[in-house]
Formats: sequence, C-alpha cells, structure tokens
Amino acid sequence: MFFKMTKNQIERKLKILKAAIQSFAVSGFHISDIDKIAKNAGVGKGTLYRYFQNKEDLFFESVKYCMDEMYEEIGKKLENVGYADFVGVLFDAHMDYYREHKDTYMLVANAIIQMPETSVDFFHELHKEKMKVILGKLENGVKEGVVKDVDLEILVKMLNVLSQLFCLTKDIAPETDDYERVKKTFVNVFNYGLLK
Amino acid sequence: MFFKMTKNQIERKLKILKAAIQSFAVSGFHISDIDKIAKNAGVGKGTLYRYFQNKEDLFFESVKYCMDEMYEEIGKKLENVGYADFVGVLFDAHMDYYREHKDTYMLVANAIIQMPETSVDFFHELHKEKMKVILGKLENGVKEGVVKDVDLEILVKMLNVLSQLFCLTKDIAPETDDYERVKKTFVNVFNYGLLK
Amino acid sequence: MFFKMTKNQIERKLKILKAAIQSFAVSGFHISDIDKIAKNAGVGKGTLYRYFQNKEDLFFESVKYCMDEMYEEIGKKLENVGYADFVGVLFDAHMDYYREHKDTYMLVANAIIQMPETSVDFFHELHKEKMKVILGKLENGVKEGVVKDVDLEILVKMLNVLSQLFCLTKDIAPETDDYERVKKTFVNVFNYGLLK
Amino acid sequence: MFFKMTKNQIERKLKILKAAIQSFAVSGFHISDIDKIAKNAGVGKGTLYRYFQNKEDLFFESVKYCMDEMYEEIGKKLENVGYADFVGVLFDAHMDYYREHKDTYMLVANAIIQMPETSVDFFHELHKEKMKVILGKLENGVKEGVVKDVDLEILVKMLNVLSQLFCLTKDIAPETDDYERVKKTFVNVFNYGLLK
DNA sequence: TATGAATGAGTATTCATTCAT
DNA sequence: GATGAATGAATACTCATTCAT
Repeated sequence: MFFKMTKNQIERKLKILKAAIQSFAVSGFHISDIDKIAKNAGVGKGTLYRYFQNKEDLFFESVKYCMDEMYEEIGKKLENVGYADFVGVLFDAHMDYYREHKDTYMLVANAIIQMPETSVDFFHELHKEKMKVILGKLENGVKEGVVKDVDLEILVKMLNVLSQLFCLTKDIAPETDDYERVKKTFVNVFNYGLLK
Repeated sequence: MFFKMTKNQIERKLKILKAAIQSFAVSGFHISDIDKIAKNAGVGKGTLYRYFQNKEDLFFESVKYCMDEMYEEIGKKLENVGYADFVGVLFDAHMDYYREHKDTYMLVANAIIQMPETSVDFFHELHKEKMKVILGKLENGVKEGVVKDVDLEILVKMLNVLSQLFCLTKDIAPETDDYERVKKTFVNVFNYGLLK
Repeated sequence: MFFKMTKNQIERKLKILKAAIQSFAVSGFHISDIDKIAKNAGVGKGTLYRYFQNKEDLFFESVKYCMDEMYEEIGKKLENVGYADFVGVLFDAHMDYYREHKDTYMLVANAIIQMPETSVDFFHELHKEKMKVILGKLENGVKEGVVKDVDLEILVKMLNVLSQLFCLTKDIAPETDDYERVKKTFVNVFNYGLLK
Repeated sequence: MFFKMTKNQIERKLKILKAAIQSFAVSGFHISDIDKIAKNAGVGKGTLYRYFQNKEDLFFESVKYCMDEMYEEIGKKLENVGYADFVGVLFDAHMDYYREHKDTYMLVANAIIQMPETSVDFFHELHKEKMKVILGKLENGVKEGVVKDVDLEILVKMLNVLSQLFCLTKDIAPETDDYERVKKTFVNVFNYGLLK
C-alpha cells in the first residue's frame, strides 16, 4: 500500500496488528469490533483503514503475522535435535509457544475455520510453506536410516495438527498437571507405535 | 422445556433442528440467520423461539444432535474389530461418515471454536462421554496384552482429533486420490511407530 | 412487497412516506437521515426497512406519491376551463398547490437532479404520464379551432416547467407581492402567441 | 484571502477550481470527494484548503466561475441582434453553450438545489446581475417601440429559465433530432406574444 | 508553504428477539 | 399455540477537516 513507510508508520501498523491479533484470538473474526481494535491500538479508525483495506484484510494479515512468528521460533528449536528426540521436542516447542503466546497460538489454530472463503486457499499455501523446514529435517532422518520410510508429508501434517489440537483440547492443555503424562503418550505412540 | 410434547411438536422441533444444522454447518454460527432457518423449517420465527431459548441454544442443540448421530454410527463400526485393525477401521469410519454427511461432520469438528464461551465446558463433557465406547474397547486390548499400556484416555483423544483434522485438511481429505496413502501412513505410524 | 396490507400497515407506510417526503423536500436526498425519518414517522428503523427496500427506494416512492397527489389536484382544476383561461388557471393551479404543499412541490421539482441515476428513466416515464391530461385538454382546443396548431407536447413542457420554475425562483415566488404582476406577464406572453 | 497572490498561486487556484467544477458537474456536491479533486488538480489536500475555506466555499466558487464564463459568452452572441431574432438567438446561445460545455452548464442549472442554504441568497444576487445585460437589451427594444411593454424582468427570467430547463428535460435536449421542432415552438410562442 | 497522514463524527443497513394478533 | 411484524442495538466503513513535518 505504501512504497516506503517511516519508522513511525511501521510501528503504528504493528500496534494495530497487535491489537487486532489480540481481539481476533479472543473473540474471533465476527465478534471482533474494528472500532475497539483501533481504540486499543491507540489510533483512529481512519488510520486503521489506511493500513488495512478492510476487516478481512486485517484478519488475514494478523494470521499471517502470527504464523511467521510462531513457526520461526518452533523451527529454531528443531534445528539441532537428534531424531530420537524429534517428536518430543516438536511437542514441547508447540506447548512452550502456546504457553507464552496463547492468543497468537489460538488464532493460528482457528484461522481457517473463521476465515472468509476467499482467503482459504492462500492460507493453505502459506501453511505448506511453513511445514517445509520440519519436512526437510525428517527427510534427512530417512536418508540416515533412523526414521522409517513413511509418507513424510502426511506425517508432518499429523504431528503438526496433533500438537495444535492438544493445545486446544482443554483438559490436556499445557497448563494441566497432566502435561508430562500427555507428552509421554504422544511421544511413545509416535516413536514406537501402539501395538506390542 | 415442555413437560410433554405431542408427536406433532416433536416432529416440529426436529424439523427446526435439521434446518438449523444445515445452516450452521454451511455458514457457521454468526452468518446463519434465524429468519431463514425458521423459513426453511417451514415454521414461524416465533415458533422457533418456543422450542429453543435463543440462537446459542439452537446452535448447541444442533451440535449435540450431530454428535449423537455420528458417534453412534462410528461406534457401531468398531464393535467387532480386532485390535490390529482398530486404528485403520477408526480412520475409515471417520472418513466414511465425512463423505456421507460432510456438513454434519464439519459442524461437529468446528463446533467448539464457534461456540459461545458458556457452552464450551458442557460440550467438552459431552465429547468425553462419546469417547467412552472407544476407550472401553482399547482397555480390553490392554488387558488381553495386545495393546501397549499407554495412557488410553490421551490416546483416544489423539486418534479422534487426528481423524477429524484429516477431514479438515484440504489436500488430504477423503475426496483425494491420496486417500490410501494417507490411511497407510496414519495406520502405520500409530500401530508401529516412527523410529526404526 | 406485501400481498395484502392491513389497514394499520397502510397507515404506517403512509406515515413513513409523509416523514420521508418532509425530510427529502427540506434537506434533499443526501442530507436526509433514515434514522430521523423513522423517528419522525414514529416507527423503528427496522420497520421502515420492511416497507421500503432502501433509501433510494424510499426516495423514489416519496417522489411518486407527491407527483400523484399534485397532478391529480392540478388536473381537477383544469377540467372545466375554457381555452382562453387555460394558461391562467394552470399557472394558478401550480401556485396554489405550491402555497399549500410547499415541501411536496419542491420535492417534485427537484427530484430528477437528486435522483440516483438508476431511477431517472422511470421518473421521466412517470412525468410523461402525468402530462397526458393537460395535453389532451389542449388537443381538444386545437380540434375546436381555438388553440393554435403548435407542437403541443413541447408547449405542455414549457408551461409546466415554467410554472415550476417560478416557484423555485425565490424573488418571484407566490409569497411575493408581485404575484399578480408575474402572473399577468406569464399569461399575456403565452396567450398572445397561443390564441388565434 | 491573500493580499497578493503570485502568478503561480493564481494558476494553482485555477487548477483546483477546474478540477472541482469537473467533479461537481458530474457527481454533484455530496458525492464529490475533496481528496480526488485535490489529486486531479495535482495538489495536496492541504493546499486546497489554503485557497478555499471548505467544501461549500469551493462549490460556490465553482458555480460562480461557470456562470461568469457562460453568461459572458451568451451575452456576446446577443450584442448585435435585432429584436425579431432576439428570442431565437437567446435560445440558440443556450443550446450551443450546453452542447460545448455540458458539464458546466448542468452545474449552473443545478446549483441552487445542491447549494447549502447559506449561499442561496448570494447566488440569487449573482444571477440577477447576469441577467442585466439581456434586460438592458430588451429595454432598448421597448424604447424603440419594437418590443411590447410587458414586465421585462419577469420576461427575462422566463426566457432564461425555459432555456435552461429545455436542456435538462431529457427527451427534448439539444442532442435530439427534435431540436428544430423544439426551437420553432419556443420562438413562435414567445414572439407571437412579444412583438407588435 | 505544501503535503498527506491522522482523525472520528456520521450513517445505511442487518438481524436476534419480543409481543400483539 | 403459532405467526411474522415491529424493534433498535450494533457495526463496518467514508470523508471533510486538521496539523505535524
């Protein structure tokens, strides 16, 4: 929208984005109120509309921003991990991120369902992109003969989806005392399987 | 709400419920329009409000109805299955149900996210209830020494959640040609684990 | 919109229409406020929207209503008039109507200019229709050899437009003391050319 | 507003005025957008507000400018005309101007209706001023005994108003094939009564 | 002096819920 | 009991005007 933004403008756009993320995460797309978002961001409504075309655009940008941040951090934690620990670290990475950025995390997890039809495809593309790092890691595991030769693309989806869902499933969420129990089950089943 | 409903009233309530499910599944909670639901059900708006307290109530009852139907059918398919096939059959059961009742399935899967705060707890309780059948099955497997002694409650959540999520993840949905590939990965990893 | 309206509903619609006419006449289309119109009509905003699709529709219906009323009354006054008096009576009819229904009159006169593109054609058609009575009258005059054989359609427009414009031209409006002076000029000029 | 404007400033003000006229003529007062006007004029919004107090002021100045131009040209065409041709030439002058400056012409014709209350009186004064030339012409006609001694002020208004209205009345507009027919009627009716 | 980013009052329209018939 | 007309709170978005740079 702008060729060049001043430092101030970049900060301002970010302030709006943060307020939007907060609102979308807690209240969802429909209940979120542009007026309140602007107020919380400390800017006028008109200003918000200078930086974002409309509510949908603001929503999409919010989700995108959160995904970028989240997968950046999760990716880092997986960088120097051995394959035996991979599943456990992935699980922890999700849970940690969830604990520290609950709103952000929820927004990403719920995004597709709330998202207006038009953005869905683009969002899927974005998601695929983010998964590439994790995928690469596992492919190396296969080459080194440590990881079974299952369909990795699908596996990654499973891991990712599961980690997310655990966060959303209230009674086994990271706040729970059961955390270790949950993690153990998750890691065990994934690493060694269900059947004896 | 009523001490006794006549046959006619029961039918009427059901007609409203069906119309509501259809609308909520396709359009979600916020976009769904009470007026249209009543019209599609062939009753007046006032009548709808005799049977359901408000929009939230109607939504909750809709989801409940769908869950009852869905887990009844999935439960049946798991009744006489050996443990080695358990994961595969569960997977198929979900996918089959999805294929035949796509809207209903989506409604159940998305319910929590759209649901107003107040109903969330109750919904979780409901979900737990439904999982009991599957849980019982696996517990027998443990007793018989065929299934590993992992935390089954958590395992059931994993299985269930994953099955659902596959339906929602566009490019591995049951319509895809990749169905068998997806199933194989799912079953393999769950039954035998990721590491060699 | 409604197959049948109850007496109450007809009254209600009329109340809204009256309030709308008042507002549109005084403030014009753009400045008029749906909220205030509803309030002045003593109904809720939602009710207004039951009877009229949107602001444009309300505007168009308002103008139509005024035209019907106005030309009905002007038409009556022209019914039993001899050709020698025709121009004078037409002039008076306009001025009288203006005096008693200033708002209405102004609304009709200004309608086309404020009207959204889409309704303009339909409005022109309506106007033509209204002119037919006056036209018929003059045609008889021609047949009877009392009125010159000029292009009557055009003449009618001239007469009509002029009468209207006099009302809108502040310093010669019917309130002015100059009224008789104005009328005399109008009648003289037209008659000298008009009568054989 | 400024004690002295530099050449540059005069040019700049004119550029803004031209852009405003264009916009007001095409879209009317309310739909016209200050932002776009400034952009089309190639200046910043702030600059526009240095030269014109507000939107209303800009509108008024736009109309004034158009009237000056228009009556200057029409006045010229009437300078050396005999009284027998006067009505016809006046009619043609209007029509010609309309054809070549349709937007401008419409703006002048519609101005009063769109104009905010406050400017209306001043606008009427302006209009009177413009009519003086034509009036003087006719007064000479009376002195020379060629023109009837009707109330000339009123006559001028009639002539002027009618000419304008013809332009605005769609199906007899100057573009139409009927133009000659219209003109003949106009001239005949007026002259027959007007000339001794 | 020129600019255009920031502002927020203002407004058409929708839709859950009520209640008179 | 059943109906659907009436209601008005709620909300995204625009645009004239200001003012810091």
